[in-house]
Amino acid sequence: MSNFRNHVQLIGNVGEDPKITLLDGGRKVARFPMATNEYYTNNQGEKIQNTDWHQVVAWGKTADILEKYTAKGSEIGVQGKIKTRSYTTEDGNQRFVTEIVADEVLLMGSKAAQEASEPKTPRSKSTKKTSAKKDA
Amino acid sequence: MSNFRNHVQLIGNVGEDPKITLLDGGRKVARFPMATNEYYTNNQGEKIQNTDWHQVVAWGKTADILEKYTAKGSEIGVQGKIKTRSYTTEDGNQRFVTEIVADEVLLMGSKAAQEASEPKTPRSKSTKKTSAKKDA
Amino acid sequence: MSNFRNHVQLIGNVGEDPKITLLDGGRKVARFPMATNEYYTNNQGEKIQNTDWHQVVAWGKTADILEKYTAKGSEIGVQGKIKTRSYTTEDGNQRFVTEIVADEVLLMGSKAAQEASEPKTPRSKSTKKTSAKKDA
Amino acid sequence: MSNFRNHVQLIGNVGEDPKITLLDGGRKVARFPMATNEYYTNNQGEKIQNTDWHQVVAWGKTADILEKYTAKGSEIGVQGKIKTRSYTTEDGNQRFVTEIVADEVLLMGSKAAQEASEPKTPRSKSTKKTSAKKDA
DNA sequence: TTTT
DNA sequence: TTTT
Repeated sequence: MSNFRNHVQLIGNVGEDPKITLLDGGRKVARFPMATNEYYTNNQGEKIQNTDWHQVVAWGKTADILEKYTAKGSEIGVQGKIKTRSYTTEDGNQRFVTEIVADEVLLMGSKAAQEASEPKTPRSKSTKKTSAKKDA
Repeated sequence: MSNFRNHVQLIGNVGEDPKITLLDGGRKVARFPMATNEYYTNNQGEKIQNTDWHQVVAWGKTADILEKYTAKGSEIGVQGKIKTRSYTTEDGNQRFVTEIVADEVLLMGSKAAQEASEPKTPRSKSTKKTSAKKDA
Repeated sequence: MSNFRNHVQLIGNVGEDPKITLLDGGRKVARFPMATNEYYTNNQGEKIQNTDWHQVVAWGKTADILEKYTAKGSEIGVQGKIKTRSYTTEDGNQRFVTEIVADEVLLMGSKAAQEASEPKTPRSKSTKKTSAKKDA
Repeated sequence: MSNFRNHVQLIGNVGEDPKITLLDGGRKVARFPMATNEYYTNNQGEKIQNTDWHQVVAWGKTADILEKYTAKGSEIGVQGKIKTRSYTTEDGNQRFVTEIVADEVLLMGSKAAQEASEPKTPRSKSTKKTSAKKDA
């Protein structure tokens, strides 16, 4: 229900190898810059590339996937939400950082996607999976 | 990872009370028609409303929410994927039905949303929740 | 082609009346803060509301709609892209601002939507329009 | 304003060369089947690929891009809306077809995207264009 | 700070 | 078969 009201999707390239941090509770965090490119032809007929940079953060399983399957340059997709944090600088000023908190990662190319395929974690736990959804 | 490649979002009205079915394993299914409306002014300056109808299916927890909080006429949002099933008619012909398999429901209006708020089911199970994500 | 790689959707409330600016060329800009709310029940069973704030910018026709139909408190949806601008402070430091550049606005409630319905092909004015897209 | 309430995104492969039709008014239509794949590991630890098929239709400029840059097997993304049409068979029965009406196409790989980059404000031709949107 |  |  959360991601409906605050939903972001980016498709582009990992700008640096994801920086992995292990928190006290054993929870993993991945952080990296990501570039999205837009291509268009301007009024003078020149082909223009416009790049936007984003700070991406991911937790838990999503951080695992990023750690294992992505590196600087990887083409990926990311879904998540926008979050602006504030912090105080040493000299007492307030600053803001806007980050994309990713909860899904798409590895471009089906090979990578297949390798990274994880056991599903369905909403409700059924020991025996009915095939109702599958044969739909 | 699934919903990136096949992703649908509808905002509109429930056309009939969701029909709830309990499957053998205790799993719940909700089915209902949903209308999405588009408004525009045509070339003659007339205001036009164009309605599209969709067959929505939801499972488990999402079906619970639909059962409890929606009825004919409810304004909701739905996120999920498109799935076309085929079946064979009595006289041996193949037919297709396209359904929206919903995995998220948005109840319009914040009151409904608050009532329906469920315990989070985070990707990885931590007994003690760090507040790391909160203050991000 | 642009909004695929850098795509944001927010549903929430206008935090302040949109501030309208007219640029030299006659082009209009609207700026306003927007809140998105997330509702969930925490481990202690408490209902929590978590609010994120976003700076939204809109141009041209989208700014027109915002000016006419929204005010502080309005419930709206916004689609667009994320853009981080940098600027230099008076004392020579570089700062970053992340904004949501909106290209679509959704007025919640069908009444508002109908009132605001504009001739299609909205970005630029074309006198004559085929209805080919309608009969798809 | 339309695509907010009825919005689809597919990332996958073109199943057949797009079939191009020219309508009376000179307007172009492209039609093709598109596959989206989902990868996951089932309870038995087997890697499963699940494929969904979609009928995609595109008009005008979007059809142009599909005609020029895609063929059977191309990896593309598509954004648009869901539309269910009904028609009557020769023997007088009503049938339904659900199609994805695409208004954006994403060519995977930045090379293709750059080649296909078109002048902005694509829906209709405007001679003069301000660059106001760029400096947002 | 990415990619072609 | 919804909503205003």
